[in-house]
Amino acid sequence: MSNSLPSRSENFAEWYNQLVLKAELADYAPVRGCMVVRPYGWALWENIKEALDKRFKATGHVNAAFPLLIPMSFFEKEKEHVEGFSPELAVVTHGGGEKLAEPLAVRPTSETIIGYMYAKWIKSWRDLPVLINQWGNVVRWELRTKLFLRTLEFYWQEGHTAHATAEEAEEETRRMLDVYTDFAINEAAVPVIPGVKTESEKFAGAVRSYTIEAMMGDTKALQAGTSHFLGQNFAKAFNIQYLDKNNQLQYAWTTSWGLSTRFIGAIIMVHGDDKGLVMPPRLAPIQVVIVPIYKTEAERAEVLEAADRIRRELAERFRVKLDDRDNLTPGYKFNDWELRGVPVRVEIGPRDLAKGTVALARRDKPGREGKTFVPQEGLVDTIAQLLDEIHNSLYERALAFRNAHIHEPKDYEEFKEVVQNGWAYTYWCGDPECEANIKAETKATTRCIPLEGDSAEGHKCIYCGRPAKYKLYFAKAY
RNA sequence: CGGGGCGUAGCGCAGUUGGAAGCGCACCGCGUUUGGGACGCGGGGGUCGGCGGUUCAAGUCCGCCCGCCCCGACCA
Repeated sequence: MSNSLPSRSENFAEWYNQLVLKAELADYAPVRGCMVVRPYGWALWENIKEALDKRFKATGHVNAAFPLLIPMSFFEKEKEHVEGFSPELAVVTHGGGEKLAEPLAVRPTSETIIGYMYAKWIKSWRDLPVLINQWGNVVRWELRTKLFLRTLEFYWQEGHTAHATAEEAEEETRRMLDVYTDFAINEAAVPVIPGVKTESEKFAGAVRSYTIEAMMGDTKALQAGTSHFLGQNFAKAFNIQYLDKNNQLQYAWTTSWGLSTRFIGAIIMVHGDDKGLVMPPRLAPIQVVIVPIYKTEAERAEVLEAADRIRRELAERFRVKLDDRDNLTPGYKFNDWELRGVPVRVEIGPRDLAKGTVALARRDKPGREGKTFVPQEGLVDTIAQLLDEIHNSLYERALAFRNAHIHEPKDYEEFKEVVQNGWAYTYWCGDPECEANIKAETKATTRCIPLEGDSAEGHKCIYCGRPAKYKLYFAKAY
């Protein structure tokens, strides 16, 4: 075996790094902490974008583009926001060879510049709500980086909305959390737990942060998407005011929500195996790959003709690739496409031509185990069904894995043990000090208080023993 | 910013007491191969991370600098 990966169980971190590079999703850029998203990785991101954008439009949002550069002074306007973000700002101090009068921050997130613009645009209750999303890139000067999961520059979408009432804004925040949950489950086959962040884990400047939390293949948690209720914090900082129906001047209520290329990391770490990537069928850049098999020149011509006919038929419903590279053996190609995670592989050779069949191999069951011979007749429907089946089986497999690694420890001793290789679903008094102590002692942080969780009534904090306010998840996280 | 590791061909590495820069993979050409990672023959490719020093001679010894990776504190 050339091209072999480290095994997932032996060295998860190295497995991840090499997989990203070998599957050609991304590569290291010349600047520390920056990456190049390669065409295969970008194709995955484009499919993620499409699936999300469709949902944003369906819930009444429109897209716009705000500038990359933001005056430094904007960050001073919201107290918590500046504390949260100033340590990781990249700042432009010179332009056109001259020192700038006011330095410009490269956006780490756009609440400030969008707040400024909203103040200009919003005058009346009739202007509300404003429901804008933008697709773009942001820069955060992170100390420790990892491909897709944490890079200095990353791509994302950030939605920013303004509303007349707190209720409406809160409703929007929850609606977008639902959109992310639906996307994760039904497009990426990634099970997620929607919930609320604790005070210490919430977004800098938010009143309340919601999150979808996913468990990776090493049992660590990943915040896969967030939705924030910003209250009137940014409205007051940027003077987003409108006249209500009674001619009273009111501050607006705002929200923001985002999902980034980090989600690609989630897809890799949730579904991938020792043979490589496993792309969720609905987002896969290539859903079906066709590998032709032949010996002689005559066979080659016949097989390629049939393979191309099948490619054209499949292309009407799926993203298809015919691998007609002539210098590689079929065995090499099988491994190559398994590394790249293509959900379904069609093999066609002389024996199939004679029998009117093809070999179908499914990526979620690698090797010969997932291979069957099916008639060419009705292949489009067969594959449509198989892709759905793969989606479901990936989801179920990930869900079963997650459930098997969530524990309800009976005491703190057991808690310390379970968070070494899993999540703890347990009770907490709500005191940030307990949360901080747990983090210091175990490296496990609070992930979220689940929306559909158990009551904490009558239970005690796992750490201090005082009456519990919440039942929530603790885990080591990326 | 602390701790650890590493910079030699695109990638992975070897290079002994200082004495002619190598190996595997990848790449290019030709031929034979092709249902689970083919083989033969022939090729191309190097500021040995950088600067300075010691020496007849430095990939190798000395000094300074730079960069990358992993682990921690911070974070989507």
